[in-house]
Amino acid sequence: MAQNVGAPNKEPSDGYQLRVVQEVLLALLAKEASHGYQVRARLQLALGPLAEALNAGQVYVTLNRLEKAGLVSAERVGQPDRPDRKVYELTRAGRTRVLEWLGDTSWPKPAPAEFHLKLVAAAAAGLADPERLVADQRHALLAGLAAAQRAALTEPDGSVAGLLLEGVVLRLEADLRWLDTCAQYWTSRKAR
Amino acid sequence: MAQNVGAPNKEPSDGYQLRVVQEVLLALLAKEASHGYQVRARLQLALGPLAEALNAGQVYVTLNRLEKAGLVSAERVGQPDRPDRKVYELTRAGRTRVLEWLGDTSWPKPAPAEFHLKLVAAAAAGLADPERLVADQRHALLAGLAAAQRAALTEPDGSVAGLLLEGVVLRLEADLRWLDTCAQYWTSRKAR
DNA sequence: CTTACTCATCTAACGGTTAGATAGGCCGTG
DNA sequence: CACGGCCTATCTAACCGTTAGATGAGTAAG
Repeated sequence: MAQNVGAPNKEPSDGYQLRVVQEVLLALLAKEASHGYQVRARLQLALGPLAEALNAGQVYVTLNRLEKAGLVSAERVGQPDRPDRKVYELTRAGRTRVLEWLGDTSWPKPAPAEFHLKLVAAAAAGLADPERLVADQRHALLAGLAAAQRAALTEPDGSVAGLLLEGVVLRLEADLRWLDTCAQYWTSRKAR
Repeated sequence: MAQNVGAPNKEPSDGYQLRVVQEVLLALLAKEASHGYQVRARLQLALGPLAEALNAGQVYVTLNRLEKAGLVSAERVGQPDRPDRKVYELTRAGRTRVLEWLGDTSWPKPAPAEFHLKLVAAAAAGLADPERLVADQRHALLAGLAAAQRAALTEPDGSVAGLLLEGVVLRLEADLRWLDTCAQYWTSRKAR
């Protein structure tokens, strides 16, 4: 019956979504030529406990696509007693792209639009009580916030990963404040 | 020389990214069977000024994939003096999926990881001054915040779109606060 | 008559993301 | 010794999200 559109996505796990992986990999290669496994390790270092966001395969897929696009060049290097490596190096076009990226100040501007649409759709179809949905979401977010704060404490003081976690915490707090606004809105709307 | 990996992405414009479009469309169809154009209009209503995020084609692509997956069924309806419509209706599997979605409280947990990695990579490769990058980004974010606040004022009081814009504003404020933390971090790191 | 807009749908192609396959070497346990 | 489990290292198929742009027929304005 094949009703599994999002089946491969069965575990949303902790989508600390990344996007723009291409540019990130290019920038890492700008420091020094590396093979995929190494790049991946460097990325994990920078991401700290949020490294789960990065699927190993993604690094290789992206590197291949970059090679096809002529932004990097690859060379296979054999080693004794170890799997071969494929060492990637920036091309001139790649270097240009990195500099463009560094100068680009566009920002994702992500809104919690998904949840918002959930409320609107649920209310319109009478499928669920918006106030209940907000309350449930609030509960989940509080748990996430606590987890992030715990993780931040575990990080050594002044680590890069700690900085990133601070960003996660600030966002979650903002989202919680927004949920309060949502609650007010839908409560008053029910009253009408 | 085909260096255009991200060429189609030339204008990042205003990526108010959505994701989980599938579930949103399903939920809208839960209220009543509709054709693509109508669903799109309903979505734009709910998103207000953020509707630019939605490319028309995306609705049709998604509906087609949902049909292939057996979550909706389609029926072509001709009309005089107008293009045909394709009316979509939820299947039982589709209805199940919507209810699952409503009960799911997972949250994107998006961190501004992209910018963070930009700083890390730029500093490591000595390609740019992190403090400068932060300053530039701050400037861009302040402009975005002002635009969002302006848009919020334009919205009629108590509109759904205004609620969503409030979320955007809160997030941008949180991101700005995080940028301050970043500035401190990279300044103190330079001192060392 | 031309210009431009609304209705309505579709396509090709890209980038992000994932689960899982592959294949060798290392190490400790029973 | 054999076995399981971990590390190195890469790749694939298949999704989903997203975009620019094509198509084609009405309708309204100038």
